[in-house]
Amino acid sequence: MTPRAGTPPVAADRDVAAGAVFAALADPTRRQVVRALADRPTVTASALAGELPMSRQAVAKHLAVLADAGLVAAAREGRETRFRLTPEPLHDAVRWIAGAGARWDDRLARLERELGG
Amino acid sequence: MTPRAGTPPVAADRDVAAGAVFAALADPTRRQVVRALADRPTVTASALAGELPMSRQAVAKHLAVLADAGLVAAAREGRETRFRLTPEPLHDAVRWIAGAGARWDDRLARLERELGG
DNA sequence: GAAAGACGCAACCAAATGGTTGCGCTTCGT
DNA sequence: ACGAAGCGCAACCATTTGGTTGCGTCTTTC
Repeated sequence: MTPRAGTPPVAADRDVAAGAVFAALADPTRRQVVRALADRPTVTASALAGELPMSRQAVAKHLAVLADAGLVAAAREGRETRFRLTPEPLHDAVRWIAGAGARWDDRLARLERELGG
Repeated sequence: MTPRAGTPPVAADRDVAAGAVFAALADPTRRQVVRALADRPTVTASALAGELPMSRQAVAKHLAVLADAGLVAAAREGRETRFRLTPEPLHDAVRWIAGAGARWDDRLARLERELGG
């Protein structure tokens, strides 16, 4: 997947990770997908396309973007691939936000302290 | 600025607010601008353009996007306009993230509890 | 009062983005 | 064995986006 596997994460890494998360969540459809994925444990592209006003391929593209951001993992099962939420990268995003606003907002500063550097 | 001023914020409102924040922070240059703005109290577009490898107008566009997301406020002072960070919308973004990942991640669930619905 | 500094607006351009359709391959059910 | 379900890949299209340049306006300064 992503290069530099196993290498300790430095500031720049977390910025790009957070950036990928922000970019992934910038699209309303993608947020809807994440929301849908927050209810059921897994979902297929076709099932989602049934609920959303767009084609299966469009949904698949969105899921690919989410997967690239590390927010979603795909697992092939027979003839269908089930996607599940993998929310770890969300921490990078929250960290970034807390770090950015810490000097300007008490609550974010507290959040940053709790999350650690 | 944004319509519906004074009306109590509902779920959809916070989603669009969070969406604007995500979109604003999706661009690396914009994150750099926010970072720069996290150090000094205020900054001008020209000053930022001096440090970044791009024109003043490009920086001005980025600042406009950040302002639309409510992350930055502009104040004209004489012949220059100073921009300052207004981090309130960051809370909407954190809230959204916490709400999305709460069922999947204990730390995010705790965060959601602390932030309140 | 005129030059210089900082800004805003508009036009323009290349690349990325969100969507479509069409097609071919694997897998399941009968 | 064969049709249908489900998926992936690729081509294509319109719109958005991140950047540029050029120009006009308003302040400040000399």
